[in-house]
Amino acid sequence: MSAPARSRPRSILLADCDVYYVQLARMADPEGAGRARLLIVGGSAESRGVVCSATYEVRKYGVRSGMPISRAVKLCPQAMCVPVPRELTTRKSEEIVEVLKRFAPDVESASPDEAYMDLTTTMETVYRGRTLADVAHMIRAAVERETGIRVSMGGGTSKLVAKLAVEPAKPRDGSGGDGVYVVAPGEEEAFVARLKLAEIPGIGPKFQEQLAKRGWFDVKDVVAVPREELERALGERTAEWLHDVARGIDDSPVQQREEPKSMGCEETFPRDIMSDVELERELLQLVDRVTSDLREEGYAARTVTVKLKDSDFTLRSAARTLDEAITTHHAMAPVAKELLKQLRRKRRVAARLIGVSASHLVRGTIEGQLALFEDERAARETEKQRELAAAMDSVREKFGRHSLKLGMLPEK
DNA sequence: TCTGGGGTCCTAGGACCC
DNA sequence: TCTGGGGTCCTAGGACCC
Repeated sequence: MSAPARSRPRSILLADCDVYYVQLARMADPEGAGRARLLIVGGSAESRGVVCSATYEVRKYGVRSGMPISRAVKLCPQAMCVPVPRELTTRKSEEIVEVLKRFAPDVESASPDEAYMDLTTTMETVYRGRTLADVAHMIRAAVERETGIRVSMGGGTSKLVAKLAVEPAKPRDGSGGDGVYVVAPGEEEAFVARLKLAEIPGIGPKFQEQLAKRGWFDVKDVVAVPREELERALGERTAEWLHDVARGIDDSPVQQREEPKSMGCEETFPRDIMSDVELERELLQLVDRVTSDLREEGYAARTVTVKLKDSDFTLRSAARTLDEAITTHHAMAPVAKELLKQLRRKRRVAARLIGVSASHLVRGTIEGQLALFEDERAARETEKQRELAAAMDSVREKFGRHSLKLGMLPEK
């Protein structure tokens, strides 16, 4: 089905930043976070947030990323807690990708702290005669020298193997990693066979549970299962995928992410909110942020989604797709308000989180659309509103994001 | 111990069109 | 008169990743 003509093995690297947010927090505040051996990044000790990253010293106390901060500080009360430096995150990630692009034509930024590179052709031309590990060391040194960020490099013939190779690459005390680990062509299956299923990307908690019910915990358990049995247990698609990854097979290409699919903002309140008025106020601030992000990145959106997380953690969402893509607060606000009302009509309990997201993104704004229905016309952006929004953007650019607040502006 | 915020991708059902 | 299937778009929910 898959597997086109057997082609030459690829040379893939994954550059993965070591405790990225710890490195960033230290960079942002060298005197404070920079000096704290015991450091937790994610939010203040009182916040309702979770640990985004923590130093290895803090991890010795049992602190893990994803853990509520409130719990983490109980495990390690001496630790310093700082928020994620968001702006620095984006800036540094872009800097890193720029360095990587000098070494490989194809760079795929998979997350702020990870990027894949396909060096297949480069290894046969520019780096002819050198090993992939050797080249990885060179790239790693360049990234640290030019951005100040330490990365580890996993390498292999696929993204899957490169990703799995990053773990042993990490230079942690006692692990023996020197920052680079490359799985040689032909060694993929043996390398993957040592792992637990939970270590495979894509096998999360729910899937693990499903597999454990059949007594499958390790990769080798699945390798031993006949394909037909996998299909009966998991369905065709999932079975094929699992069959392949358990043997270290992954054909997915390294692809530059061209365009984002959605842009959104969400907020967990310090305390749950019951009041519709308050919820709407929070909603409109998020709409303001999302629309200004859209304009900043040069996108317009056709679909607006509002989501609520109720106090009992039930997550609900409502969406509406418009005929015309929009970019302004003026156009998005009435749609978002209506969606919120819809959600509140269905279930009126205190809310813990509210979120707004824009999807169905198109580049720029669409001018001169076809005739619209009356109610669509009301939501339609006028040129004047776009100008106003652009004016707001430039004020914010000069004086900062919070220099203009909603309510300071006329609606029309 | 009380569970973030930014995303991507997948599924399933219904509407609608041909 | 009744039966049908495929394709696309939309919505809601959920798993997963870092």
